[in-house]
Amino acid sequence: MAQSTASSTGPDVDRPSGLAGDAVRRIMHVAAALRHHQDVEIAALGLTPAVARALHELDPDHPLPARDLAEQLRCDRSNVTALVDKLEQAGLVQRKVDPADRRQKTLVVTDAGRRMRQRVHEVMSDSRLLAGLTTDELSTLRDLVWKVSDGGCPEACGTD
Amino acid sequence: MAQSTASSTGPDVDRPSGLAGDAVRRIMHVAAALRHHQDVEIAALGLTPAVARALHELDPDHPLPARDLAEQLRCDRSNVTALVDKLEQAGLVQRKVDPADRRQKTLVVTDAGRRMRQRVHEVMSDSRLLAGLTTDELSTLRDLVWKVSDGGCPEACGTD
DNA sequence: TATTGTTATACTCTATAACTATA
DNA sequence: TATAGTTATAGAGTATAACAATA
Repeated sequence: MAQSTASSTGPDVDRPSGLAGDAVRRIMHVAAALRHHQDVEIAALGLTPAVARALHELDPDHPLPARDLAEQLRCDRSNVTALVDKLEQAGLVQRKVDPADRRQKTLVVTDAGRRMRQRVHEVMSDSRLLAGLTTDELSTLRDLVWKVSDGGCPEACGTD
Repeated sequence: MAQSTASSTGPDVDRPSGLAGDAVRRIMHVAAALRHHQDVEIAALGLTPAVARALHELDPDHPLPARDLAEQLRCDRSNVTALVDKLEQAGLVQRKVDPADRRQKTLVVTDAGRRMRQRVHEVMSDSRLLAGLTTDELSTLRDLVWKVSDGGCPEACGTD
């Protein structure tokens, strides 16, 4: 499948055929396994994945308005309402009207929320699935994925 | 599991603190970006992500019963019904009763399905997001994620 | 008029349980 | 009785559109 058969999916640089595609599919495979593990552990904390990720995005030391949380989660404002409802019902977050702009509601993480958020962070960082790598390999892997996520997509990102 | 702090989340080998957790969170970040890209391109093909992934799992040269597809997708049999409904309506797959066991329905990929599956495969292998890596880096990355997914979790997998 | 948060609504994805037709 | 596929149903997640309060 040469360079650029049909759509815009073909490799635009000269590379051993299949290399990049293999890498992508393997990354997705590993990520799915990691995600599954995380979801199981999150359920054990009594949270749903979306609620846990919302809590994880909140910085206890720098309360945000709901609008900013939506932006960080890359989802619509309307979803945040339900997520924060659950966090508030669980006593992990409190809504406080911003006196400076009474339209905004600031999301304040409670003490219980702080503790839960720490546990969520540990789940999100759980690396048991990477136990087969040596420390050097792990370090290399971290640097490579970091490089990718840090701007590996110079011009193609305009696609979105 | 553990000689460490609280739950079962701590590292069970001696490692620079945060290394593995950083790697995990970065992998998830990259995977989310890849997934988003794929979902956009899949939508452009007129498919939903789940339907596209179902088609992708099917081997045109070796038709499967629906039960096996459910197993490959790691989801319940009941979901496969709706997915195959859509594939059949789109003319990409045909259900054929297995004469040897009339309970089973074999999923046969049509010619149109074959072509669509190829396009889905290209989307799933789209590596534009990895364009910032050199060929050597890409090769290293592929080998490392391969090693992880190939059994990087010897004893801990019993957890599931 | 524009923006924040909310509500109403709908669609996708996935799971469980009950049903049918085969075996 | 056990299994393959289906149906009914429910919940989670996310999106769009319309609304109230506020700016």
